[in-house]
Amino acid sequence: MPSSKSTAARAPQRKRGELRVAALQDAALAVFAEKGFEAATMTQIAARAGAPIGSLYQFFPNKDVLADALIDRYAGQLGEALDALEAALPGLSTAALADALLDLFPSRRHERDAALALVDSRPDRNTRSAALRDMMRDRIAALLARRAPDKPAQAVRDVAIAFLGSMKMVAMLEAEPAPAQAIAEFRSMARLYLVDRLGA
Amino acid sequence: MPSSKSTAARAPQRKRGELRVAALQDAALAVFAEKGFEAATMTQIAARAGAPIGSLYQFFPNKDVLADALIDRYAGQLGEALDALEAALPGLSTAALADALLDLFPSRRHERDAALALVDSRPDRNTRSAALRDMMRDRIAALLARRAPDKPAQAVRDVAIAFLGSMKMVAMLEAEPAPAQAIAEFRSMARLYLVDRLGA
DNA sequence: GACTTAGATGAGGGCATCCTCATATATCCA
DNA sequence: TGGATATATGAGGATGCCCTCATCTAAGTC
Repeated sequence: MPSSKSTAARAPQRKRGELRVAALQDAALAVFAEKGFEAATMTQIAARAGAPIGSLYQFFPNKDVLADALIDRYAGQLGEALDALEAALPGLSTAALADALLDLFPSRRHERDAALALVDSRPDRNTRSAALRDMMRDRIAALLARRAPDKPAQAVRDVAIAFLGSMKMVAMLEAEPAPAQAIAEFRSMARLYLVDRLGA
Repeated sequence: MPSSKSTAARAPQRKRGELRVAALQDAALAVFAEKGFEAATMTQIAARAGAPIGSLYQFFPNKDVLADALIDRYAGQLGEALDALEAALPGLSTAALADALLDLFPSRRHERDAALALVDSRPDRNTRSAALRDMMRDRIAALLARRAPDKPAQAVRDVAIAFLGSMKMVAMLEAEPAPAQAIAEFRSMARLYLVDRLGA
């Protein structure tokens, strides 16, 4: 049975509907990024999209579903980026792999900011966030495993979690924003670590 | 002139008042940590402290002031811990210094959880958070500078920011909570980095 | 061109939240 | 002890938010 009372997002059926949901999602992305999940209001989001509230509720029956839809969209984009990385993996040095991973979040600024606002700071209703995190963890572990075939799977997973943490920290520092040199230092730290664990 | 309309927390004048604010702050700490800033309600906090709402507002004229008071209290505790570290510094190896810093947030679990909930995810009203972060950055930079007297101040500051980021990440991983081995990996990463930058 | 369905629209119901305030009680000091 | 002030107390005002719904318009389909 589906979770509690959330129902799902209604998919648009006509071209006008597709434009609407795109505008609504973009607006939601911006407002969530600026104000955070709780402080963002449905009225603000609709206004930002130039749509009446009723239209917002036509496609997203409540605020949680709207947030979930954004996280899902972001997860899809990250998945595609990881596909590309996986294809390019054989030609990459460990340091280059580290850099590519560290660029994953910053490369999509608006989605990243909204994700930072949505993924944490949502009591209970964070199933989607957990799923996103686990997906990232598993896929990164898979990448790393191919570069360290002799390392136990458990150990690879722990390295993946640690590195994922550093990826998230880079995203947070960039969103803050911190001085470019300081961010470079942090990236260097993550790179140093990955080379230490996997070899060059 | 003081910021906008916030006024300040009223200091208790009698012994009973001191007990009240202590109870109220402890309750606020717990509720903020559990629910986050926005979702936590003044009614919940008062109830948790066994106090009527009126008493809560007697000492904290609004929710923001209450949050600020908690951040200030936490900043004070961290300052004292840094005093102790500063005194012990001459006898510490770089790795030991790194470990001590990485323990700074986790050593006070409840305050840490509330700080994580309050420091981010508060649009606009985050002056206190910024002050806390800057204080930490400057004090860590001061510690590091004493171990690397020849390094330019600017470079030391960037290392401090990067290391502070890793300290925060450790706190987040512990609050999540992540597997102990993964946290150990992350700590090892930060240690590795600091030794690389400052020497043993 | 008529019919069916997707989408548009926005006033307002219901509700939870922050905070006020008038009154009552406890605490301390001279 | 008596007076002054700090603290206690909780009903309810004001506000803003999420979401509904009844009605209307546009878009496809035969």
